[in-house]
Amino acid sequence: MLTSPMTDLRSNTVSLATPSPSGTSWQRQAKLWSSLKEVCDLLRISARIVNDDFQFQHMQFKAGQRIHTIGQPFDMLYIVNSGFLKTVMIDELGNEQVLGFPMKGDMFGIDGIHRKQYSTETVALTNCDVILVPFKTFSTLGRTHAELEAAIYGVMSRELVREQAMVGTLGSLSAEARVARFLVFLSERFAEMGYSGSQFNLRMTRQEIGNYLGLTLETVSRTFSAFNAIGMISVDQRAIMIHDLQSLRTLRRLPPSRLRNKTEAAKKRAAGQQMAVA
Amino acid sequence: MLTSPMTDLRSNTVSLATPSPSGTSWQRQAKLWSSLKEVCDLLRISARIVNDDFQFQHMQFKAGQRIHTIGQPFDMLYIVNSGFLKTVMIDELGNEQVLGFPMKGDMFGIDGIHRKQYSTETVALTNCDVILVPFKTFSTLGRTHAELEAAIYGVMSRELVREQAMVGTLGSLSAEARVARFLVFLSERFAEMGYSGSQFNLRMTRQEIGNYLGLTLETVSRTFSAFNAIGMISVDQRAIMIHDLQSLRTLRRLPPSRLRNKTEAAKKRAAGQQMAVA
DNA sequence: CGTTAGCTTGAATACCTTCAAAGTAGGTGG
DNA sequence: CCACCTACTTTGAAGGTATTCAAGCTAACG
Repeated sequence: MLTSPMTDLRSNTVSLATPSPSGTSWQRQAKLWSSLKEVCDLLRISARIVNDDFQFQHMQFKAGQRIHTIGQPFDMLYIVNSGFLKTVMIDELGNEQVLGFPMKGDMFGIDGIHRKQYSTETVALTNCDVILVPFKTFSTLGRTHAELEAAIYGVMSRELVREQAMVGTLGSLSAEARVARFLVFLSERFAEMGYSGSQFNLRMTRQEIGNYLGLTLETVSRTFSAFNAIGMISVDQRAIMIHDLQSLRTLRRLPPSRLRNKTEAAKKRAAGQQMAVA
Repeated sequence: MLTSPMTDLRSNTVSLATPSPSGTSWQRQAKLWSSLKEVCDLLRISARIVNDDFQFQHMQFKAGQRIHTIGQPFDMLYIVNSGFLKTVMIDELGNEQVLGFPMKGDMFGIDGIHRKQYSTETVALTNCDVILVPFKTFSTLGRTHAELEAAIYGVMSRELVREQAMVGTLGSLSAEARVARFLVFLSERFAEMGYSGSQFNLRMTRQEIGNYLGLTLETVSRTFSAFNAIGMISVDQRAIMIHDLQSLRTLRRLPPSRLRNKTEAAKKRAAGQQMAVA
C-alpha cells in the first residue's frame, strides 16, 4: 500500500536525474523562448500585455550546475519554469547558508540588484528549465507597461515578505514546528504546481533542509521519524506521504516521547488518519 | 496647514495634532517638507535629479506611536529622517516577532506592496521624524528619472539582502555571536549617522533585542554581562561602550565561563578530570 | 560488486531557556 | 520632595531541547 505510489514518485525523479549521454531528449524538446505574457502567467501576475512581442530566452541546467555565483556581475533575473534549485549564501568562514528552494514560478537573483553583483548563488538540485530576464530589459518594459512595473515591485516585495516570515520561523519555533512548516510549505507548492500535495519526493538532502531551517541534519531526520511514528506522515528516504496536513500546520511542539510511544490515544489517532487517507 | 494633510492620511495620526503642552519644541522646529534630492541623499542614492521640484511631507511621531499597522491598506513608503523604530510581525498566536530597527536613512513599509496591505507594523521607539513617500508618486517619478528608478529597485534589493543576512545569522550563529554582531551593527550605524560608534545608548529593551535575535531577554542580558566581564564592552543598563570592536566582529563563541573566571581552579579541575579519566 | 553519499539512530553533553527573585530607573501622585 | 508603582534589568538554579560524535544502514552509480 505504501510502496507503489512512492516508487511511482521516485521513478519520476530518476528519469529526471539521469539523462544518459544519448538521452538528451529533455533538452532538445525544451522550449527556448517565452513571450512576456507567458512570463507574467508563470509569475502569477495579472498584467494585460498589449505589445506581446518581446521574447525571453530559456536555458537548461543539469542537476548540480550553478545558475549564478556569488560576486558575479548582476545583469539577469531568473524565473524557474521547471525543476528545483537551492539558493545559498556563503559566510566569511566558507559556511553555506541555504536561503531558499526556488521552484516553478519563483524569481531569483533579485539580491544582485543592490550591489550590482549577486550576493548569493543558485544551484540546480534537479535538471531545470530557467527563463532568463535581462534586468535592464525588464525595467524598461515596466516603464511602458504600468501593470508589469507594479508586478515587478510586487514580486520583490513578496520575496521580502517571504524572507521575513523565515526570520519569524527561525526566531521563534521549535525544531518540530520548523520541520512541520517546511512540509506544509512543500505540500502547498506541489499542489499549486498541479502535483499531489500529499505525496511527493524531496529534492534536497537532510543537510540542506537542516541548514535552511537552522537545524542539524540529524535533528531533521529524527523529526521526520517522530512524525512518522505518530502517523502524521510516512517517510522513506526522500519519499514523503502526508497524512495529517492540518496537524502539521498547527503543530507547535510534540508531546515528550515517553508519552508518545505507548498511549492508546496516539495509536487510535494514527489508525484513524490512515483510514481517512485510504 | 499641518492638520489637514495628516488627518487625511491616517486616523491614528490625529493625536499628533494635539501634542502635549510641555514637550512641543521638537515638533515646532521640525522640518515639514523635503525635496526629492534630499530624500535621495538620505537614502544614500546618487541620483542626479534635474527637476527637483517635488516635495515630500514629513510627519512626527512620539515614542510608542504606530506609523502603520498590520492589515492597513498600503499606499505609503516611509523613510526615517531621525529617531528609532521597530518593525514587527505578529504570528497567528499573537506573538510578536521583531524584524528590524529602522533608523536614519532606512526605508520601511516595503512589505506592503505585495498584498496591497502592510504585513508588518512599525512603532516609534523614540520620538521620530519620518518622511512620507506615496508609493504611486514614487514609482511615477521613477519612470521619468531612470536613476531614481534604479535606486528604488536598489533599496528594495538591499532590504532583501539584509533580511537574508539575518536568516543566516539566526540559522547558524551562537547566542554570543548574535549579540556581538548586533552590537557591531549598531556601532556602524551610529558611526554612519555621525554619532560615536564606540559609545551609545540602546533604544530598545533586552526583550526586543532578544526577540530580534531569536533569544530570550535573559540570554541577551547574560551575554552583555559576559562581554562586560572580559572587557570587550562596558554595559550599564542602556548605556554601551565598545572597547574591542574587532573581537566583537570575529567572535564565534566565548570560552566556557569556568575557564574564564578562575584560571588556577580551572587548571586544577581539568587536571583532576584527566586523572579521573586516566 | 565495491564505493560513496546520504540517511537513521543512540548516547552524552552543551547551550539556551524557563522559572524565580532581587535590584534599578523613571514617572506619577500624594 | 519622597514614596510608590511599573517596566526593565540582572543573576542564579534547574531543566529541556538540539547538537555533537559515533556507528551502522540504504540506495545509487560506476
